Amino acid sequence: MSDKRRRRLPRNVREQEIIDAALHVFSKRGYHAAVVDEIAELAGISKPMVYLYLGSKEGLFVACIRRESQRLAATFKDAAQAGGSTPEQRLWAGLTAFFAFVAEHRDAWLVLHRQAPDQSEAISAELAQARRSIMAVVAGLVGQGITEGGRPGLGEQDADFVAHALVGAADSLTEWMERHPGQSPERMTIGLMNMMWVGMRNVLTGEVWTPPRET
Amino acid sequence: MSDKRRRRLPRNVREQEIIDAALHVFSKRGYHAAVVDEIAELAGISKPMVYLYLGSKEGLFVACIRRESQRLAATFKDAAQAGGSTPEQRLWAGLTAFFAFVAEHRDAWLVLHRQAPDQSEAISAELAQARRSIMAVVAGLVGQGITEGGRPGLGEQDADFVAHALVGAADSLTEWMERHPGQSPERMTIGLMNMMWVGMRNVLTGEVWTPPRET
Amino acid sequence: MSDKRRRRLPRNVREQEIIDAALHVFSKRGYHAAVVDEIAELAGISKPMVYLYLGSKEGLFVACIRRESQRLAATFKDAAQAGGSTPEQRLWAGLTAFFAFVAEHRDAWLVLHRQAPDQSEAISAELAQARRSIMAVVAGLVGQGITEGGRPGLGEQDADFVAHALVGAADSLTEWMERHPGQSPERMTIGLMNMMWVGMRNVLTGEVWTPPRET
Amino acid sequence: MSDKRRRRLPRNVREQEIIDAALHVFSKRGYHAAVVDEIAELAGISKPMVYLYLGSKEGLFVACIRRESQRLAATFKDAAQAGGSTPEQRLWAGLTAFFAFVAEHRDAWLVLHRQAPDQSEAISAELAQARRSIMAVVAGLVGQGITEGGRPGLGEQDADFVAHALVGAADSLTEWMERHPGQSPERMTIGLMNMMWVGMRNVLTGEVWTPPRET
DNA sequence: TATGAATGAGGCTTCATTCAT
DNA sequence: GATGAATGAAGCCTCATTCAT
Repeated sequence: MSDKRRRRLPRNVREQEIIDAALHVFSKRGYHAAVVDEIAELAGISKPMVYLYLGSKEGLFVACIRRESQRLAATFKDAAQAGGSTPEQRLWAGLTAFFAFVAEHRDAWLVLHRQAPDQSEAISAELAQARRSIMAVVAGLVGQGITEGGRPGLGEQDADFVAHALVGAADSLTEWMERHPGQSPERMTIGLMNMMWVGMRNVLTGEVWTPPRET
Repeated sequence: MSDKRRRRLPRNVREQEIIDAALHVFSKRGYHAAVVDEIAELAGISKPMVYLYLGSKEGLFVACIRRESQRLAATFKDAAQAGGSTPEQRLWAGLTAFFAFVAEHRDAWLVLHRQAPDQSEAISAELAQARRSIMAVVAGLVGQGITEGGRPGLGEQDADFVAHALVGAADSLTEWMERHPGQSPERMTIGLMNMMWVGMRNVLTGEVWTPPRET
Repeated sequence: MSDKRRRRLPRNVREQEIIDAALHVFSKRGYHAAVVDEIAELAGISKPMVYLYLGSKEGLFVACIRRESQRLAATFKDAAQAGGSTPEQRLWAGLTAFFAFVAEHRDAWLVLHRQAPDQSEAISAELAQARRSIMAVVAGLVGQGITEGGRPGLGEQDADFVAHALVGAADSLTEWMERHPGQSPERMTIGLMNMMWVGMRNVLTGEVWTPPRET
Repeated sequence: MSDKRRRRLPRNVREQEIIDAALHVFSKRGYHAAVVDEIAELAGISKPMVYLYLGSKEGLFVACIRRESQRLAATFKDAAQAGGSTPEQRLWAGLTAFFAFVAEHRDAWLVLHRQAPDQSEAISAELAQARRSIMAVVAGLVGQGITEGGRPGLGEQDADFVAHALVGAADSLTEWMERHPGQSPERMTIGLMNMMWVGMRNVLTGEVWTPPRET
């Protein structure tokens, strides 16, 4: 319908276009409610082509997850590495990139993070893997900071705990961001860091919060 | 599960049982993948009863959301109120209750928080309403703390920001909790408070984090 | 819901009330689309009572047909008999009664005349019987007129032919009547008689119409 | 029925075949009692094709009505136009064609004329429209005759009245025809014209029938 | 390479009918 | 005499997937 005249595209390009379409539809409807017809139409080709290229609806979904989780992890990692030399700088840069990514690629984030748990075995596995890999990148960065801080007692488990809190907060804040347009990723990051970095730092120095006594 | 020869229950009771079953199935499969047959079977009755009492699959879902979101909000609120007189005590008690609830009623939490966005109009509306009401309860508590702290400049928007971060972190941490059994809600809360309360407090006193300069 | 306080009615009365309700619903929705629940509710009793009294949905329908077809035939017959001594007078009176009946008891007429043909064996039979009996009454009257007119050659077949034309025209005119309110049964009859009585009379006297030659 | 190994027909053809089948089943069972499975089977294809091409059961029915009402109106109109130059000739030709059509396409006639009134909004509208358009064609012809006859006082309303009577009589006579096989459309028309044309003519010349005085 | 035509399987919903009280 | 609770059976519709060209 659109003016996509059907040029003969090389397989690779065509495949990416299909995944683009699939990502859009999956994010809009969720895995089950998504309909392959719509994906094919959006990609500007016929359904059999979709099956020829990606094999099945499940295949489509897995391809989306795989591509986007890699993209997100890479974005985060690259930004962190380029961000500076101290853990603080790196975390700042990484989180900013994270917010920017989520804001810009809402589709990808929804597909990665808001799918009903069940679905097929293959999908569950792929999703778990994707989430784990993202969490690992974040936890890695956090871990550096903690370790470097000098409290070697803190281990992987703590880093993972912190990473979960960070990612969860960031995720939830994207919803807040949606209702407060005009917030830049930088400002979001500042807000988040305000809340969490200090806590993280204090954890390092042993300044630990304890439950208040009831009067 | 046990005495499946139940018969002729009064409408009210049956209805709650059906919602119990629906909650379980919806949380396990997600809205679309859930199948009404399974819900009926789990509730120990035939499908027509489900439709007689709840009207439709959508009606089932809405009933679940409504009941559980009220339950969660009430749990949080009650615990907070009974938790003490200072904001810190209340937040502590509320969050602990939150973790306990989510740990115990995994089903409810999944249904409230992990559904694909689209679905029907009615469902979207109900979900949005539910989430807003939970967030409001948390934000209310946070707001008290912040206001009381003396920086009256901080307004609703900040409280909402913090609430999002808190709830998001808590949500994400429940996943962590699942992979680290044996963690009590209290320990989870301590961990989370370690990370966030200090930050919140610092925010109050004006000790604001700023992005590090790149070297 | 209405203020029908559930007095204990004698079986007969109750039965008639149920048939009233059934007639209403069947005429509004047609046999298949009609729902027993609605009939029960309209009758102000519970569904099992309906089954106790009339046995089945089919039984309900048959009862309606039987009662109303007898009522219509009787109305027509009585009016004709009381209408005068000549066939013309009688036909006039009968048709007027017919139009009055159809106008007043739209429900009955729809149920008798506008049902899809198939349905169950019992219903088909009952409907056929009902229609035949009505047609017979009309044909009887017509036959008298014709016979009396002196052309003994005209037999049952012709009377039946005329009766069909009459009843069909009358039926169709009830639709016209609906779109032109304010028409009395008398005026309808005059209009119809204008068109058909003359023709009938001419038939008697042998003045027969023949197809025009194409020029 | 015969060569059931048909495959891969172009959409247009298949669509007509499906409508053929639908017409048959709808006429046999009525709208509600008709079952889409049966239609599909009769059309020699699977149910999804039916839905792909016609959209819904309602869509099927509407398609039937639309096609057949146009066909009937066209048949009548064409025959009338080709029938001669005088209104009488035209009416004769039109009615003969009408009887022939109804005799030959019993299905179509039943679907057009014998459906329970309620049904869905779309169906009611379509049916009303169809019936009105047929009646309009007949009324047009009748109107010509009347007007030409010289009594200009007779207007649309009278033509419509006459048209209703004519169509109703004709409809009813098709039932008679069914029970008296071997009657040609011409003979049916002669019989009907015998009864009604004279009346119509008399109406023109002002010879009006009046109710007999009761003695 | 590309697609119009086709379907098996399965899910939501409704209804006539019957128990058990 | 009366009814609230319950269900087997069936119908509409959709969708992932595959042929045949």
